[in-house]
Amino acid sequence: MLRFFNTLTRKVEEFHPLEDGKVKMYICGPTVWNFAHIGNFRTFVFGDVLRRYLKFKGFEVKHVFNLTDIDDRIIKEAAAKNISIDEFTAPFIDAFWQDFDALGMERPEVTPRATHHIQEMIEIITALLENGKAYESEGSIYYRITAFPDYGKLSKINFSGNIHGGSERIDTDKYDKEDARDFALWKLVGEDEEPGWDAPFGRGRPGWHIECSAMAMKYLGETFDIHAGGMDLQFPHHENEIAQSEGATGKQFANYWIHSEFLKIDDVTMSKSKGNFFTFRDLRDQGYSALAIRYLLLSVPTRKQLNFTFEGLQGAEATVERLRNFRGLVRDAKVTDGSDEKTAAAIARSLADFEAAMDDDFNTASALASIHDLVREINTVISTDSLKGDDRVAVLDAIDKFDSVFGIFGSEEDELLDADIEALIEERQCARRDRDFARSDEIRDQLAEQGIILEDTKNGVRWKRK
RNA sequence: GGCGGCGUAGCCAAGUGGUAAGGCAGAGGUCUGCAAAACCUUUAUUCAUCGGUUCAAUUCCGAUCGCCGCCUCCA
Repeated sequence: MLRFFNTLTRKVEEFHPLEDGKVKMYICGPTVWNFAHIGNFRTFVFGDVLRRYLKFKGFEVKHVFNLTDIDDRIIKEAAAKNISIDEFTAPFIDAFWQDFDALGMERPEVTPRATHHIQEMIEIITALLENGKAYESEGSIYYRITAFPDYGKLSKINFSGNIHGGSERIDTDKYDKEDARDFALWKLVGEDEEPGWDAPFGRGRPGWHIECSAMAMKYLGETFDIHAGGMDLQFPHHENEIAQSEGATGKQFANYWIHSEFLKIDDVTMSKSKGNFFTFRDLRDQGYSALAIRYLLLSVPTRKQLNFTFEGLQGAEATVERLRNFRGLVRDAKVTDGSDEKTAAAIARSLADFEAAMDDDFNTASALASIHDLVREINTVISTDSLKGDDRVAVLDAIDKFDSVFGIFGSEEDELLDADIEALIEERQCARRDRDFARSDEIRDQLAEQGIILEDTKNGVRWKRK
């Protein structure tokens, strides 16, 4: 069984998808120009792990991922360059998918653009105007929060307690809203202002929140299974999505909400002003591998803040290398026929522990521990040359299962070495046999320069690519 | 001021009313021509602090200290 927190209730629940075996999930991505923030990538890596794990459990997944392509900056900069929004956002989006792929994430089924779904947004706003949950003020359309008593149920915002801190600032709001909490669904723009879209209620631009309601419901239906995103989106964005969607349809919007906590850097907030703001590419430029970054980001359960340190990233680098070596050692191990009872039991236990940890609200830290347990136990068996053939098959199968969810073992390296390199390795073996260690080390260094690492074992020489 | 989260070894951290998973780093050892990889041993009498409840608390309750997020605009 799959259990996880439903943040609407704060209780552990048994997960059940809406339809048999089909899970519908929606993730809010960032604005296109802001994706690079490494904290955002944590949200997406977890989205990827969630999606892969649902598949692991035998569910079919439909995943909709939104990269927001309209905000003040995009509008301003596109206008300054006199190009369309699509033209302006294209390079950002291309770069995003490059990083997305580099991190080993599976592409979502649907990746809609807000600016291509204006009509769907207009339809929801129209419905809200018709049923009294929206109103016009100075040409713009606002959501009437007093008409939605459930407002605040997701984020547990208690507005009565915000009298001092919140409302002073809200009072200075220049807009003529009925209630300080009301938010814009549609913002009026002039006839000559670009971009702008015509709607029955006037030419304008959509408010921030409406795009996710429109696209989620278009592709997943009025009620769907999982809605995820960064913790910063819980309020007001997701709260407002609920108000808009449920206000329009009268049906529950998302059944489960998952919010990823952000990172801390050396125990303090990450920010540009503190000079500790990192993007994925910054880290890659410093020589860290995508695999290690992925490992680090998913090594702490998504509901907890992860304290990012470079010591931790270096540790992840070493860990990922150990996992990669492990797969190679298992594959190359000398085996005898049959299966060992103790080894088979260890493999079964590891798989069971892994699944139990993931079932329990996606406890990735605990799930990783079950993988490390297996690595250590099997390495011990291999170090005494006592691995059995059937167990080797079972271990490789277990690795594939783990990796179908986490994607941290690295790619398979079945490629052949070219003849020159094979000849050099052979020459080195001869040199070693003749105890010509100077020549032997020379060849090893030479291969290392070409990215080939050699390891001498009692069963012969192993190689791997750097 | 309001709401919420967190504080576990040098670092990253899981976890539970019954006495501390896992990874990295460190130390010693095995193996090796050397290296690498791997293995073995070792590293918290203790879970921010102080009280309380309990036969028993790191785990529950309260207080204190510290850190993080949201409560305003933009997305």
